[in-house]
Amino acid sequence: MAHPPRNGHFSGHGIAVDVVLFTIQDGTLKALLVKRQRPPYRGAWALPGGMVGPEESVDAAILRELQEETAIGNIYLEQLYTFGEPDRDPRGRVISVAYYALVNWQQFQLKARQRVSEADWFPVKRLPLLAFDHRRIVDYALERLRNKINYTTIGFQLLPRQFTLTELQGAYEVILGQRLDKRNFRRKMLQLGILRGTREFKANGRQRPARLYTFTEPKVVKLQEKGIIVPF
Amino acid sequence: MAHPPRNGHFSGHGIAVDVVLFTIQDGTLKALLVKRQRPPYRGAWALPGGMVGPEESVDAAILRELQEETAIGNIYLEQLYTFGEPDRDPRGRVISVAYYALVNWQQFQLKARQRVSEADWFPVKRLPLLAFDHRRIVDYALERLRNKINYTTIGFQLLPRQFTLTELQGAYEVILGQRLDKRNFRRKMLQLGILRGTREFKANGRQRPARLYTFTEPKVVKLQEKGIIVPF
DNA sequence: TCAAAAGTGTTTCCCCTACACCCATGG
DNA sequence: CCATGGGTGTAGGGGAAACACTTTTGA
Repeated sequence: MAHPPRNGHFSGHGIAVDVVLFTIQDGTLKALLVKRQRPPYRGAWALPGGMVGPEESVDAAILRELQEETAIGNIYLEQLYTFGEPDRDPRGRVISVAYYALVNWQQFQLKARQRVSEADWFPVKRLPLLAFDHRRIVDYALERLRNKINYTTIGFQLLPRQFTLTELQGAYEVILGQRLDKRNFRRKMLQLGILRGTREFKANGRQRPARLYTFTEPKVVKLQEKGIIVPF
Repeated sequence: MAHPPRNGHFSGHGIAVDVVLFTIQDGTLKALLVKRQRPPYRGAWALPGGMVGPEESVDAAILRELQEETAIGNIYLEQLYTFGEPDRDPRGRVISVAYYALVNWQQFQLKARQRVSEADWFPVKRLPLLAFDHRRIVDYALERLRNKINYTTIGFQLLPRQFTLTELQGAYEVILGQRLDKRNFRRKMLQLGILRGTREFKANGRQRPARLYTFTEPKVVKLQEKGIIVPF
């Protein structure tokens, strides 16, 4: 009911931010992990993240960490869930505000050279053992991603500015873990009115070149979905 | 990247939990507010909530607060979002993990007598000025509720164990802020296979009595929705 | 008998699904 | 010329939406 610390000196909690950073590489959905340099879980893989500073907003903290880690800005980033079990960190009370983010691999490659820390991408289907409760966070992020790709355009965040419809379909298939019908997929996507066909083509070896499209919306948009109860 | 406090003594943050408790009363969607007894915002209306104890999980804290406030257990409760602006509390750094919850008014009335603190229900359309960033929290909760009622059965949490189809439809209409077609609503609800008609009727004055139904599922379930991209 | 809410079916239309063949290119 | 992915259309079915009258009760 009341907000203030209940007594004069209140110990306080540590606040961590952690992020599940997804990308698609070689037709596989991957997440970025970093190797912990110090205890606890020294040497184990963990999600990128860090502590929130005393004067820093939680959102600012995750942006800062992401900046440090990836050197790319303008990433799609969304708060996921807050994990607040008292024993989730063996050192003491640390609450974690988890986020997830999506980057496209090409863009990442260009800028990420500078950083050589012990970090690597792992297929989400074959993750190593993770520190803390990070495995749970990844699972939750994956669930959210799979749901949200159905009624928003977050999927486009995994692709470069120009992409072919086959690449787009591939992104959806990788995330959803199932194959989609090519004709139906294309019709639906084009019907949404959020793609613009360019006059450029991508030659992929010795097949017919594929038309490149761009995403017309400035950011992630919510698609008109039919609810069970109410049509929107 | 690393979790621990960066230096030896780390001030730490206060963690608050706040809850938007919804109910339907007199055909109106209402939220519970409490009057603050001490500064800051003394005398202003605010969401029920409190600080998370040093050894307590965040979920446990909100359950405890809810218990103290309402004296009813077994409430539908869901984490909403974490608000982490450094200036959201004038006393210093307090991060709030917000939840929302749904109760049915009848059940609440029975048990809540005992508590006489300064608390009251307000129609969500006519809220007073709220302390902190609580208005934003309420708006966010409302948005989530409106979305989620479309593809889950949370709506049933606002009704007593037995209810008429008209009452159920009324709950949906109040939350969504629009009228629904009676025949289509009934057909859809019965088709879902989550309602059982009883042999009891509710006489509502001088009209034909309405059949009472019960919800057959033990808890809130996710309905089979059709995605834009993938049918489930 | 009348007011007021309960209860009930059908038609239309649109969207989703399933499905197979020709096209353009580089090797 | 051939292998490889790019690209295209349709028919059928199912679910959603729109829509109005009869039934039951108490006053």
